[in-house]
Amino acid sequence: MASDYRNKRATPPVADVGEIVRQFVSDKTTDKINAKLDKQATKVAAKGAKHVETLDRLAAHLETIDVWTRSDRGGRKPRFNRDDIAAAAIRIADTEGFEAVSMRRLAAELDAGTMSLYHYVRTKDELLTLVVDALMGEVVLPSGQRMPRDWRTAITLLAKRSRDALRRHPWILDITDDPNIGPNAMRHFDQSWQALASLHASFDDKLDLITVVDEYVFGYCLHERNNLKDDPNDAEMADYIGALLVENEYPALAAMVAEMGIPRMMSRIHTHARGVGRFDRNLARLLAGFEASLAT
Amino acid sequence: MASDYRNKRATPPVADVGEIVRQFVSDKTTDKINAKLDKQATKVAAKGAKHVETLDRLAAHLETIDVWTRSDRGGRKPRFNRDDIAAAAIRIADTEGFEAVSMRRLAAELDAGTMSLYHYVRTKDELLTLVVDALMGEVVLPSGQRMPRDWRTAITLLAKRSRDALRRHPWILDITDDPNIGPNAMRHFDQSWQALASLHASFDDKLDLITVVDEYVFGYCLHERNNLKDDPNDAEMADYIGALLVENEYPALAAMVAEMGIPRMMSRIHTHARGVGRFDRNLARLLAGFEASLAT
DNA sequence: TGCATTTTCGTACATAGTACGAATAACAAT
DNA sequence: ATTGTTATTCGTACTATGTACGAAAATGCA
Repeated sequence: MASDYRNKRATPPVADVGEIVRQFVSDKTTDKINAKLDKQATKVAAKGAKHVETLDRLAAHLETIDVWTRSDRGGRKPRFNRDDIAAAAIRIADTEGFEAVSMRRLAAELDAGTMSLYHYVRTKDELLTLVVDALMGEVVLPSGQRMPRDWRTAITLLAKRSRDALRRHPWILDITDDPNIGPNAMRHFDQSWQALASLHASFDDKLDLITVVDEYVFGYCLHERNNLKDDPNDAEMADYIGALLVENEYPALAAMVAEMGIPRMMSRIHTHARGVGRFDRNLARLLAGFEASLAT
Repeated sequence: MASDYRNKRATPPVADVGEIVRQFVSDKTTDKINAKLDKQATKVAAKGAKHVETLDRLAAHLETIDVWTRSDRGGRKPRFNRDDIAAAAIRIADTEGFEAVSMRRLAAELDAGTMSLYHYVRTKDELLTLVVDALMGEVVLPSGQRMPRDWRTAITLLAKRSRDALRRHPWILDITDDPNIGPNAMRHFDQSWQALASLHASFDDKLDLITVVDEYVFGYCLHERNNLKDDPNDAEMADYIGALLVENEYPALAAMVAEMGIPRMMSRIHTHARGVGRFDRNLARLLAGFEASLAT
């Protein structure tokens, strides 16, 4: 029963997953799951293949489970949903910068009162959690696209998708208290795991690999973003470097400057930092090193 | 003359560095450098080996060169210096958290008026720049300690020092607009370069290596800090995962859960994320992969 | 038609960064 | 000493933020 799904990619029928899950969660949640499954069944039966409402919009810090019970009974019809709000926040951040995303500005964007937002989100942090998860949705491989069989190809693809999403929205790097546990983050984790299907390695080794790739991508993007500000022809910077060198505590730099001069040094470093192949090159090295370590 | 310093570790005499530097910077700066060198000479001659005032405290975003002219003429004696202020900020962040570091709180810590700080720092961002560079000082290998000859050993040592500094002050990861150009950051760069002295590789390859290691360290620390919050026995989280699985879009996760159950899965992931060897293990893999790529 | 409940949002408050400019202190030249 | 110059201190006040509170409005069910 349960073990039937091991190593299967095809999605099992809903009821069976419920079966599996029920063994491991508390009674309170079991009830909720039952309710959810019932609702799913009803909806699917009633409206045909109409897409069942996903949980995407429902991620929150700790009381994540609240969302199951939250708001279904009679009352006023809400003007928005959490997706709308997150999308609006993303729109603002993309066009006006992250610091422009204030509750007031966001409310204005939605033509609503500021405090109306607090019906959908408990705090601004919760909003940001939603935003982060929405962006994780851009990382996830669309359901139409098949995961490449070769694990190196697959994990590289996912890494590139992550990098691209981070490039499109570099301001996410300003959100630092990332709780990293929304449905899309989970999907990303799931897909990373799928990507390694063809790799023969232990549970812990696979975790190592998934983790280190994510860490690399993040570190890379952070670095890239910070370097984006640097101006390669910055005379002030050149002067500054020169000034520092006088302090006589930078032997390696002094040697470099002696060899090629400050402007050329700056230019080479700048060019390197922006080199288009750098991401792939170093990722490939990382993966190669990883593979080699598994062989031993 | 200039090329004498190539591949030399020993620090050349001050005047010669000035000589080198002067070729590459503007006249305005050359004057300042001359003045600085004169002052150095005077001080060294007068007070013996009394440590020459470093520039550490003088990092700033762009107008970094200001500092050369800034404040030396007659006037009132300042109560603080930028180091004092940065140190106080670090003290507060370490003990009360980063969000406690406000200009008011910082001023109170120093027994000063809030606005007094603005004599030393143009904005709060500039203060944070100072703070970041101060922490970079903890990364740098102390002058007493020799750099290991083997490049792998050396670069690993530097990476570990970076990681340790980030662990001691995890809140630096909240400072996102890192301009990364203070004297200590420069020293770190210099030392990274020194670390690779025994590696036969091109300029760009060495840059690749230095960069990717820094990126890895940063990504690792960010991830580690975020995971620190997770509670391995979090029943809510288990319920949440269970709830998500019902959505039936997580085939790999469902297989894992079928195999080992949610609590065990969470526990294994949690244990892995905190495993003490993970940092070194993956760094070693990265370095190995890098070395292998150079061979071809 | 009324009741219960959800949804909206105006007002108000605490706290943040910092602009402005007056008060103060120290050195240099007289 | 005295005075002038300039660096330094810091009180006051302004704007912007997140959000607590509670009243008003809208909806579905009895």
